[in-house]
Amino acid sequence: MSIDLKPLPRSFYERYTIDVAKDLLGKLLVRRFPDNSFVAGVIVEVEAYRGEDDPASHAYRGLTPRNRVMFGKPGVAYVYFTYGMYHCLNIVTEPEGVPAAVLIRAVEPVYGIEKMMKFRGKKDARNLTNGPGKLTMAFNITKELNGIDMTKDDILFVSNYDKYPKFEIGVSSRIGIKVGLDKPWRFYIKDNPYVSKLRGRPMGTRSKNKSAKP
DNA sequence: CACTAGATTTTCT
DNA sequence: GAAAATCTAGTGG
Repeated sequence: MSIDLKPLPRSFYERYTIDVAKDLLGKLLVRRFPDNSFVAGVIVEVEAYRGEDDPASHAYRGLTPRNRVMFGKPGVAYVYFTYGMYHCLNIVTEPEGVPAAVLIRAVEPVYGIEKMMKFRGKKDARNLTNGPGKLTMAFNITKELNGIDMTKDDILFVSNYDKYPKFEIGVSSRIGIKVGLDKPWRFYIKDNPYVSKLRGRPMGTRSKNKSAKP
């Protein structure tokens, strides 16, 4: 199986972050390794983070050594380390100088599932890439990839993927933050089983009705 | 099924 | 020194 996939161009990322986030759903995230093998998955859940107007963003309080790539060129990977043991993958958006990025929260495994299982140390396909820390493990994405250019096809990139069926986009507030909860900037493919959590969903999705005793 | 606690270390105040 | 764009195992219903 050969890769005839082409990275999305920089112009795709050089736009309003919310639009980029939504447009990334249904695209294919591809990770290539030095031995020419690769893994890939369909992006099914993302979150948008911006700058001054977004208190939940790493860039809210200005430039620091950690967040500097958010201020740089669009289409570049922003990978950070958190909670003492996990990495998260973002793609920088908006023109250079404007801090913003899209967090990839979950993908649906498509190619190289065996390899993902190896990196994750788990066998359940459903539990391989359904979270930001999990998918970086499955794709072997670490801080070393921070700052790499995702408009090139050699290490990490996103391409169009026409095989995914038509879908509806779900919206909610973002997960795992304490401020900026007023912004509905989490987007996911509705009814896709690889979306990370069932918390942080739009209201009215309660499935249980406990206290129904007379 | 739902919820809680514990892990573990970088980063910025 | 505290918090962090998280995950897992464990408990209780």
